[in-house]
Amino acid sequence: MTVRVRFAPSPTGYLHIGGARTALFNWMFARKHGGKFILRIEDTDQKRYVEGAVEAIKDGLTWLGIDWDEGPDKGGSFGPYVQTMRSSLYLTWANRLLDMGHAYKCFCSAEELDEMRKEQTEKKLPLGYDRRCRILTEEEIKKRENETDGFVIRFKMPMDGTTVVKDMIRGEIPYENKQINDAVLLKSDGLPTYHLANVIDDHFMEITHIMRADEWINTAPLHIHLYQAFGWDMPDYAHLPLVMNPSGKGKLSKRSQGFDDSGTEVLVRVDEFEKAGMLPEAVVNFLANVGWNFGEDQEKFTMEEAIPKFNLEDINPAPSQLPYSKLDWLNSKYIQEMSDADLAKALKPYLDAEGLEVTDEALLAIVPAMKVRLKRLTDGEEMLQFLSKDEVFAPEAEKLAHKKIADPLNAIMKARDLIAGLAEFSVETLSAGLSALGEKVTDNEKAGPFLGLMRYAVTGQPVSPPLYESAFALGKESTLERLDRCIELLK
RNA sequence: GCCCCCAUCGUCUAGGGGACUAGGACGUAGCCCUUUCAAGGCUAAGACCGGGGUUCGAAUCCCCGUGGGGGUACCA
Repeated sequence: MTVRVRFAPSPTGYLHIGGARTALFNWMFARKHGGKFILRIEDTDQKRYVEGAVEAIKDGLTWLGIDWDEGPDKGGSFGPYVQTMRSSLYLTWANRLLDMGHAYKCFCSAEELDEMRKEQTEKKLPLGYDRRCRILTEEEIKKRENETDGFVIRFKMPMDGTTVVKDMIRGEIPYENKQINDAVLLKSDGLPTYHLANVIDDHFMEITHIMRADEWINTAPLHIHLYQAFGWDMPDYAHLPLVMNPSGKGKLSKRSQGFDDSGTEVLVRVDEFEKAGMLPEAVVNFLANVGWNFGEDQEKFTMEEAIPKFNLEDINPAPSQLPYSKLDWLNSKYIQEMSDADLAKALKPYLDAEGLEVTDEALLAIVPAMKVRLKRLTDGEEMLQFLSKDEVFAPEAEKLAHKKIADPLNAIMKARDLIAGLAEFSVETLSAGLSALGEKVTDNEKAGPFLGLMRYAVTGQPVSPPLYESAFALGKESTLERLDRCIELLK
């Protein structure tokens, strides 16, 4: 039997990072076992449907490098892969359940149900549908059908006995059947609820393993009874731990976006990670390390390395907060591994987004020097401002002074002459010439302070890449021009 | 309220009865290096939620608390 797993998000707007991890674990599992990873869109709630959400989900997965074998655009022999396109199937099987006596029509209105819940809360009774329509007689059903606008179909959950959920991560969990509600399977709009749709789809799509978030575990007994009522084989279950807010309070939601109380940036949607300058390799690596881990005390790894080691049984059942600071660290590691050309290319859109104009040549020239300084691709902009518009260049006289350099004006003038006289303008010649000069103009004959001063004189920034590379990236003319402006300033 | 899940440094985790003076990573602090800022190197502080059992022996097994999380929708 070949492994078939699915990721089944709702198109409510975007790909949530927690959903992305669920997708990742499913995908890793499929790849490890040479199985299929299926993307299915669960859009049975029209009220929450958001235009463009399916694209957003696909874009997010694609960006992360998670590819699917069957899905809405891709096709496959088990389609369609969008639930609203399968609605007649759910209707058929819901009616079959009705015929078999496993389900019943419920005519309760929303108001009636609200009333019931209110009463339950007041009397401190267990919350849930009291099955009042389950005991309707044939005549009453006929009568209601004529009187009422619509009805839903509910499942007849056994009222006694226990159901054991076998979970690959948590082991066996017994549930008392009477605790499980008679869930709605088919809504009055004719569309199925999650419970009906996922069971039918997973069966007909021949899903072998269901890996889904832990929030579903309490409905697993219902799903088990649904499979039994249909007479279908059960897939295996694995309920994945939830991803929580950085505060540890509640599951991570879009409301957590922005900065939390401690000032850490909270990224929730996958596209936010991209916007924040994260590399997909780093994000995927990061995600794989939450709830699961590579082992061997190794934090950084590729998916290629991780897939063979991936085991459902190794997943930590405890919910976890995302260690965002670790992502920054990982991201910087991945940036440092990139080739200069690749990094320059990756940086470009982020510089463009900030309106920073830098030539490709200058960018490529400075990339080696700044690479090690970048945590995120967005960090480049600030560091490279000196390369862009000259109007940004505004050094301050006080900062051009250094206590170990007796005569900064003279030092800069000498440096200017030296650079002007350079036959070849390169990192090497700048390095040789300026370090030698530095030793002469400094009190203690160490070039350090002078080079720091020069770096500021050339870039006008308190923080920038090192001097030689910065000057080289700037070009000879601009460098000289800027030194002239510093000289004027000091005179 | 009722049901379910979970519990190791601040965070992510290793650990599945003796190998634990509880390991790693991020973060934090200090030092070194240094051309600012980084990176790198070294060092430090830092955890088995509590109580009962079981056992010669429990971070590891069981029970009870406590804490956190989830569910209890014609949402998924």
